[in-house]
Amino acid sequence: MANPRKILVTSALPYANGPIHIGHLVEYIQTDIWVKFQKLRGNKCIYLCADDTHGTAIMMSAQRKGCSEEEWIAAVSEEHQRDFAGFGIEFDNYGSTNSPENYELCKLFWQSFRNAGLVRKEAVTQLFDDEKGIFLADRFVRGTCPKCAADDQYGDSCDQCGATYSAREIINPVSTLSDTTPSVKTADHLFIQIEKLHDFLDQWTQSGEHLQSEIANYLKGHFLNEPLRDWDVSRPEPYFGFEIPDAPGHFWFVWFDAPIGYMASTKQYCDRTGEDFESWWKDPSTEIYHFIGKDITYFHTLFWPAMLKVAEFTLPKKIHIHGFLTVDGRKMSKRDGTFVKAETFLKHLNPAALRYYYASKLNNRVEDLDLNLKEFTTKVNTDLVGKVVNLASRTAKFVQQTGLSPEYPEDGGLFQKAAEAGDAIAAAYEACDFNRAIRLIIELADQANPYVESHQPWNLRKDPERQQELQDVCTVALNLFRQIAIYLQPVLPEIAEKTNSLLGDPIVKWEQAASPLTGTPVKQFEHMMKRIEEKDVNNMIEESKDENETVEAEENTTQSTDSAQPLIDEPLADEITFEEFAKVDLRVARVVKAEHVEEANKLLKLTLSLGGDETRQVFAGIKKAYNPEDLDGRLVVMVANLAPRKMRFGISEGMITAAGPGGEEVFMLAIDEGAQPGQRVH
RNA sequence: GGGCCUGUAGCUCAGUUGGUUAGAGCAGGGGACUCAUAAUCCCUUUGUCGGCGGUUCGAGUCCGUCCAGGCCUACCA
Repeated sequence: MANPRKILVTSALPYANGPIHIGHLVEYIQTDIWVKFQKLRGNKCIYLCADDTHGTAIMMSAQRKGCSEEEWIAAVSEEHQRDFAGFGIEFDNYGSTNSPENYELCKLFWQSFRNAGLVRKEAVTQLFDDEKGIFLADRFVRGTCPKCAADDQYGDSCDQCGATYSAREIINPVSTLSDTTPSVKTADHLFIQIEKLHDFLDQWTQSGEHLQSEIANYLKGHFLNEPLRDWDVSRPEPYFGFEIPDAPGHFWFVWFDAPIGYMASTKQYCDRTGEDFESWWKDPSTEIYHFIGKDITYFHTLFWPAMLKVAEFTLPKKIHIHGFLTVDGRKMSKRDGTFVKAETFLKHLNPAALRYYYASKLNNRVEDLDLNLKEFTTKVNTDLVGKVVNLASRTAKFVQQTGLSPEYPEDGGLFQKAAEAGDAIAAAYEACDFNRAIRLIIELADQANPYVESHQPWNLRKDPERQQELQDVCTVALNLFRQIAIYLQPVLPEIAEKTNSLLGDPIVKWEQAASPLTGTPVKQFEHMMKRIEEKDVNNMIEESKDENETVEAEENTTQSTDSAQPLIDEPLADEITFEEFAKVDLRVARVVKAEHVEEANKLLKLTLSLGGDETRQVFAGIKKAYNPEDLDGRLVVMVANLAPRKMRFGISEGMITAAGPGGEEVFMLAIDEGAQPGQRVH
């Protein structure tokens, strides 16, 4: 390789608040494969990561556990690193955002912002948990939506009506940390006036070089089409994080110091290896790549480039964004047992299988990746065990005595063809189109197996006259196998390692796939990979279900068999008097007409009869849970004296009563046989 | 409503800058082999390439439009 590139790669920093699961692993496996590929190509490439350790959630976890934050994050970090190592993910440095290196770099960034005159102070009024003594981020507040009166909504937005608001507007707010009613308090916050970098961000995000096109379009349409709001980067004490040196009592918000953690981890790497930090972050010829998930897009595509720009560091060459993991077409779910922890996976299955499966599915787009468990099993067994490893296992023992032929035999151009495929495979890896790379590689195995088949080494073996031929056939097969092992090394380093043990020639360079191995001994063949058994997959899912039940049981303080979750999600409301209750006029009503509303996602239009000629038109958010035809004639319980409300599709004259979180899980109140429309519910 | 993406065989997908009769893997059916982890190899069925319209000598590929699905965003109890 003429000019090795210098490449710095990161994955998002996992939050130090929970275990690594198979959803996280999409990103770390994707990044690790890309890094291993770059290293195999002979580039100077380092892979950095760290635990993201600051913020309120960490404080709460430590408190619940009864230990200090430092103890908590140390334990989590150890677990994270153990899990990553279990999947063959190799970092050149794994740090922590709670490190002295990170603090120093934060100060440096901060000073740059100060010098550039971008910091502004403003008083912010927030809810405050008196019992815990802390300000409450929106998601730690629940209460009644000020727009639609839905109960038990988060402090920033309503699940039911989608309205967004500040936690201060929410009705009957409750702190989820202490279940107490928060008070209102004002504190100064520090903001970065990111709008002053608008032109730069326009140009950087839209250049077509750094972001996938769909991401560039998204930013253009949602953020860059209007002035950027100032970014609130401080939190008043108490807050687990770094105190801002020139603003005592104020701490940097976790999202300020988290990406800087990439650099702090680099710093640790450099201190350990004696390399020059600036050659990684200040040298424009160094390529910086960030791999992240779509959930943290704007922190990395707006704030982070802005920070680097102001502090005069090298901007990322590419921010590579991937989608989420689904299992069997659905979101990972604790109840279904598809929320599989890395640790649990390793108890039942080979990590190489997951690396291979993810690789075979990953492409360059911001698409969700589906782990189909049936396909997972057949793909790994058919491709890897049946086709790839089989090449070695069916031929190696015939040349155990003789080793490989001294000269590479005639093979009909198979080796040459596979060597030439190297460029296309490399291009696919480089572009993060691993799906394509795998397809190209498996094609090679599909060509190699018929070769063995047609040359029948098992028959040659019986004929003393044809021993040379036998050696030649196996030499070809093992070389074709080795090419595949080299191409797959970024995905399956263990297979490459075992190939090395078998053939005695370590795989260290991509170019090795271009020249055959000859005249070397062949060791006894040992299994390289076990088939996946369906029962192992099932056991893993079952154990994940059990884990979840255990967790629920721990959280469940009552003896009842019903989950305590609903009450946790929505604590009991304040006591009211009978008179207050009596204000709500609940009536039995009959659905006389139920119809779809064009263009409404959640609403059905109901005409309710209260008996006689009294009818009410009500829009109810139950479209996803009920078919209109199933409702006709049914008795429901409605709030009959609710003030009419104008909605986009007409006036709603009341509400029907139902329980459940919304969406498909809405359960209407039914009333026993005999009730008459118009009767009041007491 | 707005933005983005997707729609090709039962399933997962490939189809390069438009160019002959549209492909692969898996699954299904038939056969062969027995070296190999019940692995492998050969043969084989299936497609209005989401619909319609257009550009072109020629469209799975380009343009328009509609339909369906997904993600995001907004509105809506």
